[in-house]
Amino acid sequence: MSLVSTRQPFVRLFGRYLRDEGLPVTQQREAIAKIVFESDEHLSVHDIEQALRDRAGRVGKATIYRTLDLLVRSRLVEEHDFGEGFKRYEHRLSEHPIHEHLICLECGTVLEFESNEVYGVENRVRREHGFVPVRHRLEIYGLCRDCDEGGAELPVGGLTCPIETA
Amino acid sequence: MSLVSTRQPFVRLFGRYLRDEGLPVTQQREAIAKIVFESDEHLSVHDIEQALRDRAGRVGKATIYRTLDLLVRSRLVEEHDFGEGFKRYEHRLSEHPIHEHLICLECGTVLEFESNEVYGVENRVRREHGFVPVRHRLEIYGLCRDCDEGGAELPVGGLTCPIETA
DNA sequence: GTCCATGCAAACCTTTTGCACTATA
DNA sequence: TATAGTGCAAAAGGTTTGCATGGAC
Repeated sequence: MSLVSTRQPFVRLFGRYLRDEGLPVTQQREAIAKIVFESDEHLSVHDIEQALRDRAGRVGKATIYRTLDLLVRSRLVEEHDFGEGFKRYEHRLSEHPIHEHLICLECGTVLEFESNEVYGVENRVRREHGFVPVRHRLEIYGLCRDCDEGGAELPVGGLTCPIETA
Repeated sequence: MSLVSTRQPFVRLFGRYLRDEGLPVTQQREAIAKIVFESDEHLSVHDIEQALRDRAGRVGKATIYRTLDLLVRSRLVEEHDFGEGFKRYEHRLSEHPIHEHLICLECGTVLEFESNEVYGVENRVRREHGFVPVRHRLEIYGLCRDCDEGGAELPVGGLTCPIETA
């Protein structure tokens, strides 16, 4: 069974959301939803534009942004900002809907992992600070196994020991 | 003792960094460093520009960006992106140099807290994924105590239960 | 037929860059 | 005096918006 048919129900789910909101289900919206749901990557708008050019006809950037906004509102897709200067999008329909990210500073690869520890932190800040957690983001930046074993080194720079020399 | 004199050594620290790098210590660079070190907020470039207008003469935006770049390189200042569409800057000379952020979705306030739990997570990903952590970012979004007690509600929206209805 | 979406281009916002002029060391 | 910084304005890059046209229901 191909990924395409496997993910078909998710595209229909987006259609249901649109109908519930009284919004038209257009070819472009379905095409964009397909791209996002059939990928397990963290897609940039540029990635999506590229994929659309290959499969569906040319779709305007404005439409991509507007549709991504709807996908995020529907809660089927999550928006990420890894500090690259643009956003990335990822559907939330995988087997691990809540996960954190490991970002390699050398090659840019994004790995996913789960962390139950964060729930403990959320409970603690609720108790200690009266803060009611809704969602969180944990990103660890460093070197992925391949880059580390490949001997990659990160430039250090800066003052060696700022506090002590104050 | 005023905050100004208390933080003076930090400005000198930046001067030392500049000299070490063979770069001139200019009035503008000192003025910008002062603003950042004397504040305990998470400042935007706009905030800094505003503060400069009040205290020092007018300083060009380009100079602010270029100086912030130096401050970040010196490791005396940290760059943050809370997904607002622009960056914020915070000095790293407080008593809690490594901390995480609680961001209120209602009023935008940013609170700081410490989490030792994250070090456990870092050790785990090193063991389990061979990923070498360098730095991390943990942000919890939700309602601060004031907004929660003030009866703030966050709009839910979206499909209620996407997975199950697939 | 009524809305709303689309596509294009222009606008917007933050950040970066080029260049003539000025200040540091 | 040599070198690098500053300020201005223009450019760049991602994202948003206005508006005439076209598609969904």
